[in-house]
Amino acid sequence: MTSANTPPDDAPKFRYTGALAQEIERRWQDRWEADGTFEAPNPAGPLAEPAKIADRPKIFVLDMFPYPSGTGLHVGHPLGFIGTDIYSRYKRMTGHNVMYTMGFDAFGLPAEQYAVQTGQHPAITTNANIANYRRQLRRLGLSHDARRSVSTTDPGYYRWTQWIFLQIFNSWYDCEADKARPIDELIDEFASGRRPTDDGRSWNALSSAERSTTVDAYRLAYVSDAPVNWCPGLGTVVANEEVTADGRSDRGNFPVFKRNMRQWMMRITAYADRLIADLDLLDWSDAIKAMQRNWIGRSEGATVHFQSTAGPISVFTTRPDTLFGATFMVLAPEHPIVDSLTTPDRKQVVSQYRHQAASKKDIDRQDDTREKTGVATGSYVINPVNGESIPVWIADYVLMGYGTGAIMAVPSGDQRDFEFARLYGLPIPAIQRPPDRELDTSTWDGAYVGDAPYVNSASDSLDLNGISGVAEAKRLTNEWLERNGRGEAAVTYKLRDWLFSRQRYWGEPFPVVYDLDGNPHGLPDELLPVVLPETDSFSPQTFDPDDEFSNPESPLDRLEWWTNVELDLGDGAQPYRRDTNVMPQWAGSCWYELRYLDPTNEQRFVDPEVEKYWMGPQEAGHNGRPHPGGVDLYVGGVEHAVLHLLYARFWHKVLYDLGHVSSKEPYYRLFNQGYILAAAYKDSREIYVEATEVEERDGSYFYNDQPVTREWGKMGKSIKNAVTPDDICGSYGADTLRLYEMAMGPLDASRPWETRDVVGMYRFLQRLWRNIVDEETGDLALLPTPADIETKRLLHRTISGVRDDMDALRFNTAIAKLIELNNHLTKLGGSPADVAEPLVLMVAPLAAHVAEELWAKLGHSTSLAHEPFPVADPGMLVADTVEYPVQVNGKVRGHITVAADLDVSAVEAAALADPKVAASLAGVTPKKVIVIPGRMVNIVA
RNA sequence: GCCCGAGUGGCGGAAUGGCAGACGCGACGGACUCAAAAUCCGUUGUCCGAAAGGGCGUGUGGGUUCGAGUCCCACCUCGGGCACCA
Repeated sequence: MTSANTPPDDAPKFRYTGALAQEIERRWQDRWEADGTFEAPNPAGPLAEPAKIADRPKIFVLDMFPYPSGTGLHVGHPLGFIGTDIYSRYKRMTGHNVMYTMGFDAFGLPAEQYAVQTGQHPAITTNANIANYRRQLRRLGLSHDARRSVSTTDPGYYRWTQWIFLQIFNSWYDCEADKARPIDELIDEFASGRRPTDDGRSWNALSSAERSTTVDAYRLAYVSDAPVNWCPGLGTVVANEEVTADGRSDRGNFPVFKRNMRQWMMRITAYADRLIADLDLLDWSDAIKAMQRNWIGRSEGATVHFQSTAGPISVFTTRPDTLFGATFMVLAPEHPIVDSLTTPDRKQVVSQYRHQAASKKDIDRQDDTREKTGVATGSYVINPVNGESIPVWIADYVLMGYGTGAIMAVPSGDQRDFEFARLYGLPIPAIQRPPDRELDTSTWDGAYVGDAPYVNSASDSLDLNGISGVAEAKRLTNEWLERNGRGEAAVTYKLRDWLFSRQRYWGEPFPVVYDLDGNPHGLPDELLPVVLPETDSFSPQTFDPDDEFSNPESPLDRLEWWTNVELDLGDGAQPYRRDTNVMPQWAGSCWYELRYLDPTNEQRFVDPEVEKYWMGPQEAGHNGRPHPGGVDLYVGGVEHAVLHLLYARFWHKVLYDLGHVSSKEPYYRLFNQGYILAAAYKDSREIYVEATEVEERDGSYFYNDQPVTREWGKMGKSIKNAVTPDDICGSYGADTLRLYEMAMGPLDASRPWETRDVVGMYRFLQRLWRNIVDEETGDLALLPTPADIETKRLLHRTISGVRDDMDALRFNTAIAKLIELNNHLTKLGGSPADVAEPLVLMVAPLAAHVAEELWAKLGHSTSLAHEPFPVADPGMLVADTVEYPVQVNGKVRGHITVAADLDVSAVEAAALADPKVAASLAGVTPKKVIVIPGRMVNIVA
């Protein structure tokens, strides 16, 4: 196949072709590496160069690091990387000390699955994949400080992942101080009697097993026997965040079942309020903030206690003010009190309903008819506010996993309760008088939610009637509940604690052993890292995806030589059994930005001085708002909105509470780049065909002359539409690829890849080259005369605009401005010397290799990576004369060119005097003339 | 249903409330070539017109304004997220 840009045999020898571009690129990549051009100095430690730091503001630019997959990069992957590279290069040229590197998030399922298929150890394939990624990223010319690169799978890295786990394990959440504290301080509180034990006995009276049980209940990382998401198809448990809306695994799309199992949990719920509140500190999009708030799902309301024959039943409600309208109670079918509540005559129907609810699988749950179902238990509870006896039902629209698994049903004020009441003929008393509605609810077609005066809402001791504000009514009801011991204000969250263990092989082992009684013990620092044991059997036990009652079996369980150890943890050598779970893939990505700062430190996960320099609070952020510290710019895909970004914030906050880091948040400014989409084609059998071999004819698409259908999707091997950066670099060079990806559109928008469009940026670079270099000789060839005033003005306008665009990450419009300037030079027949230098410097962040080459041709012997970025001369941004468009009634009818400093009345006179304007006025006397100085004139006739 | 975001030429996209369509692709015409490719030059929103020029144009309908792609209200469509969450 002939490449689209194949030059003729007799082409000029030094034309900027794909071949020449690649030669230039290789040469400069080697030189940057040899010179350590992009190495960023630290204030302390092995990478310290204090002299280089003085007077240079720091900036930390971070990409979400990739999982190094076996198929390598396609052109969609580096979109964000190119953006951060351009920004980093620009910031270096504006005098910043830039932290910019790349690591690899290399634990996880695909490497393990590949290992199972091929018998190769995942470490081998992972290292090969990382090497391939490094090669591909280097070829793009990314200006990483290679010394700082890390892989989460390196024992020197995960030693500290394990250390942080132990910090969390050895902490508890002090609700009064609202922060995590070391577990030893909790033990002190128990020992000194300041904090009572659960059953009130003194600390000394407890056995050591009782003590550890007491303390373990407070730990931020704890073993729990609670409902978890068991995924037989993966052979492991997964976190709530990894379960999709239809009850399947995020990875593999296997069914997931709720089962009680003993697993590691992290008490992220303790941080729920701070994870919400501190979003206000962050420069993130409202969309991502909304997703996090939504996921945490904070609801304010009240817990209300109802009396039943089987004891008190608590419900959570966000509308305590509607308590007078509660005419029945609904329990989740799984609610433990159901058995003792059910009356003998209802036993059969209740048990039948519960069985039916339990067997409901995701397919039934997806059923969109969603008709309410439920059965009565036969029992009644007392509504505390008015003493009325109301029936208790069970229904699957009430979920055991939220609130208390029980609700008070207020049919007039809640649509679900309304539907349920209508279906089963339960009373629907109005408790508010909505505008435009009858008080008789039989005329309603749905519940009423809003501010309206309360009616039928009074007892001897609480009267809401006549109040029209929900907030006020809530407040009064909450007060009444608390005064009478019938309830209290309460907050619930959708967020659950984080299920943290996985029954897989390719992950971080837990630095934990169990004693003979089964109590967990964190290992001391000197026993870290707990290295993932070698084996040739890393296959986890997986099961029939629908086999709900299978049991997890970790690969590490099989390694008896590894699991059984004898250790002295303080009271003599004892036998212990190692924890055989591994951590989830999210663990390594919860703190990697910190390790970049000090990658080789063996004493600490990061040196405090180094951490403070790069991550500490700043005087002002990029937009002038306060900067609470953290990464200055974090670029990545939106798919991590509630997984990585929530977990990493949580870990960072624990580290902050314990004094290990100086910023409250890890990522100050977040920018979500879009995706590159690509056309994929399916034949008549619905099988994907190779996209590169599809031909377009008159808007239809053909593969081997057979018609195929087109769709747009994320690029990928599975839908046969991947284009690799290696292909594009091979045809045009990396600089063209970088420009094309940035010129396609704004960085945060998704856009379709069109290989045929790439040539536009290639032509731009070719023209740029030709304006400065003689294509025949390769020598510098500038115009002999300095730039005229028009060219100078354009240059300075371009400088000013490009700076603004670079600061705002608008690389697409920066490129457009540079092309405009270059097109102007083309018309001049080449570049004057005083334009070539600033132009090359402006191109440098975007197309770094060709800019370096041109810079060298312009006579410079050093890299331009740290050259000052051009600064616009303000005097060149204003012209002597200005052209005004003249509108008549809002339509442009003519143009006038006048002196820039002409006063308003003179501009008005000039406009009215313009022949075209006069013609379109046709003798009508203007009612009003608006002159916007320097902008335009509008004549109202 | 709720919460975000977006609708602009044939395509990707540009426009501090101030000349809509920058820049790129494609298309068309031309140069070079035996020819093609590559490269270069020119034209390119749409309709009427030979041209000059004019009409119409940023999803739809209203509004604010001297002036609206941009602000406000209502609606339509598409994309993303959440969803019997009490």
